[in-house]
Amino acid sequence: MRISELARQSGLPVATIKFYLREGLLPPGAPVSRTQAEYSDAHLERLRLIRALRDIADLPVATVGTVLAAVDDEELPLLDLLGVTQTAVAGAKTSASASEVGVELAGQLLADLDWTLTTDSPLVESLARVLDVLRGEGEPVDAESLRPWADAARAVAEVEMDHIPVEAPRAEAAHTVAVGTVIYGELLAQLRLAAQEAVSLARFGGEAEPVEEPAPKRSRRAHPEPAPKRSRGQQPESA
Amino acid sequence: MRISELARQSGLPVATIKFYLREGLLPPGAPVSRTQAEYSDAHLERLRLIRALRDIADLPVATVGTVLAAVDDEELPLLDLLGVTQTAVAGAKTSASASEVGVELAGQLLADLDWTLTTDSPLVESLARVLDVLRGEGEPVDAESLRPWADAARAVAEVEMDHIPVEAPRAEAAHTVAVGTVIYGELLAQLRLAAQEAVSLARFGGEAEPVEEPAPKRSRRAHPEPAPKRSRGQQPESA
DNA sequence: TCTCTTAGATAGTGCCACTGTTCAATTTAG
DNA sequence: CTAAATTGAACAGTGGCACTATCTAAGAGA
Repeated sequence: MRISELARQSGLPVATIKFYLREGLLPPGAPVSRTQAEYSDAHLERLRLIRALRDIADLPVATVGTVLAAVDDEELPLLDLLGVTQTAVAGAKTSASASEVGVELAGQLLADLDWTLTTDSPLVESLARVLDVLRGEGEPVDAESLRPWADAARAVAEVEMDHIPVEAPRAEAAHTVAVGTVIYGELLAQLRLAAQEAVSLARFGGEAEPVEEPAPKRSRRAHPEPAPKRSRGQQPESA
Repeated sequence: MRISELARQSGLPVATIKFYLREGLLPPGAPVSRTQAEYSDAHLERLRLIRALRDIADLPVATVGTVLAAVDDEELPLLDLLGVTQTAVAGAKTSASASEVGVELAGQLLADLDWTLTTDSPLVESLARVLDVLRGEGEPVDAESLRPWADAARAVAEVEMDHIPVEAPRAEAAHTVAVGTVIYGELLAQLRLAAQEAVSLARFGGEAEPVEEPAPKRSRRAHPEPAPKRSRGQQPESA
């Protein structure tokens, strides 16, 4: 197919596809003439992968390039690909850096959990940043307190690792690893929010105003606004 | 304290604090004279909250404003605050919208899980988007397949709901709800990545090259690069 | 032949979160 | 009392990023 067809099927503007080509995210099509190239279903696949990494994981275009390069590198063990992807995802919103104490605590936490990771893993830094914020809020950051989250994380991680088609052709397995790291993370995040709502509703809102109530005037629980674009001037005075 | 002191203690530039004041994220200080205002520790707290929402959840400034307004609204039940915060977090990277089939499947999933949420919850849409991507990848999206993630999500949600200091002054509880929704989500995400690494290492890398090996030439497992800023021109040729 | 599409190169746009600049009114150190 | 520094307010400017638009020459297709 030609580029316009590729654009149609992928739902992306031609200009955007050209942009990805320029940035090296999408391999060039097979040139048919000097002004024409043939694109395949593989390109369509690739575009879906790019959009997943951009839309869901919100990775910068440059970082998507890094992940894709790892996916394409036939030499690279899947384990390393996982590492690259994790690094990309974890460091996506890297701006501030973690404190030394935070790094210390992160190491301690991982040790207490008996989670061995490679010594230079950037994940420690990301985790440390989170612990820094938690400490700032006065929340405990020891293994015992955080056990529920650790257990949940571990449980899904086990399932996800089982889920990798290690016997399949590398290209397919690589695709799964890259997408899976991102998309199942988002799934977990969304399910967590949904569960919060379900739990809180069952616990606090369920008795007073169930769904079958006729007129629960005081709209207890009813997402006030879908986060409008601007809404200045509503602050209190504070002390 | 005056603004420069507030800047010093918070670690933020004065210009940024002024920006937040303008945007209504930070309440004005108590004016001492026409060119001077007094800021309190509450302002410091508020700045930390703002940074948590910006840095960790990556919420747009306008959305942070929405959440803060909800936090400050003494009338608003905590349950609604939770909803506002969830909406903000879930819809942060909203761009594409979910398919109808996706929404359908999301509803089915929640029903199968016995998770009752408010009918108009925007979470359904967010969840549907994730399911759309999963389906696009050929992954199953039924309750049975996704049970592990749902169980994990539910488990942490229960703990988190228990964690809200419902008896404490509303201001404090509100703060906890807003921050907690965001920060424990990030914690879970990071722990998941760490667990993935730990599991994969134990499973595939552990036997061959343990840490005590002297010279494991082929640097199996060693985060290739920390995602450099640019790296064009490494694509394959594909078909 | 005449019109349409394409590849490739370059420049421009729009959004967003700051950041810097200017000004007048103090405050403060000496 | 005076000079230097600080502040709040208004507003323009900046930088990063992901596209998006324009232009040109070269085929493709009817």
